[in-house]
Amino acid sequence: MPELPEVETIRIGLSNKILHKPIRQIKILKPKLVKNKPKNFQDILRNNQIINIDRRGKLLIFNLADENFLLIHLKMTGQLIYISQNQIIAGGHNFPLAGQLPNQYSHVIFSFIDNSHLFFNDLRQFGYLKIVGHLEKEKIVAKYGPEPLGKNFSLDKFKEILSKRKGVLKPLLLNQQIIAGIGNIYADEICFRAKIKPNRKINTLTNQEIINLHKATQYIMMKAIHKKGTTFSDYRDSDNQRGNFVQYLKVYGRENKKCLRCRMANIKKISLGGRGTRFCPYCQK
DNA sequence: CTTGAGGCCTGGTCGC
DNA sequence: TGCGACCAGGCCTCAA
Repeated sequence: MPELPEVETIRIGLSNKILHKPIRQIKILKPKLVKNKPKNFQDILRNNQIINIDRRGKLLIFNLADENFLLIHLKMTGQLIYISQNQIIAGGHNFPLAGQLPNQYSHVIFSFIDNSHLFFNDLRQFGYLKIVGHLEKEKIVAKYGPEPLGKNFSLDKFKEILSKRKGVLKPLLLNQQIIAGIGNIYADEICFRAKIKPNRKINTLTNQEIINLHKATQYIMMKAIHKKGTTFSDYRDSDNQRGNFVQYLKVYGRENKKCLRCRMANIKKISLGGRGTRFCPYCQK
């Protein structure tokens, strides 16, 4: 489930590899995932180059030399795997990478002029690729809320956001138009760190709790990026798995296990907004 | 305005 | 051994 830290890790990993490399060929094996006409998509990309990679929330934005933009969203199970000679840079869902590529989940394949390849894999086919012009890109980007690690996400800004909202806390954290990039795993981790129940009503949060929530959001995001995300693996070879936030998860996937902080209760799992939600019923208030 | 359900998908797990 | 039910959750759409 690539969230902001995973997508950022992919962005950095790919930026070191594929910039300014002419694209030789694009294979579209699952046209449904490409939101342009296949022929247009291929015509634009062929002989084009990626000159920069941006990110907004969980959306990857590849700036192309011809001033178009390739948007890639991995949704839940998308992967981007770059293979050049003996080097593999992979990111996204932690579905096994072992074995030959392309595999049955490789839906779009970019081949570069030096015979390296970028595979877009997606088990559940929720992800997409789309080429847009400058105006449409700006329109899409404008819909996102502030980046949690950007300077726009100040405590004052956060207080302002919260003051206008009622309802329950966690769905707000997941709302990309409010804050960009938080997904289900980190929303639970943020609430845990801030010692606030995910189903707290927003208008009952105290000033101190809002401060804690703001700090926890930045802390969790920063630490997860530093650890290269939760479901990301940076391979040198198929066995050498590096960079993993999994070991730092405090509530996600720990239902019915003792709370690691207070040790007074077991982590509880409920459904909130249709999503599995974990929290400690004792030390989260 | 908010909230909830359904849909898109496949694979893993669990109960029978 | 197999089969159906259910869950995983990003994000859009539609209904209430």
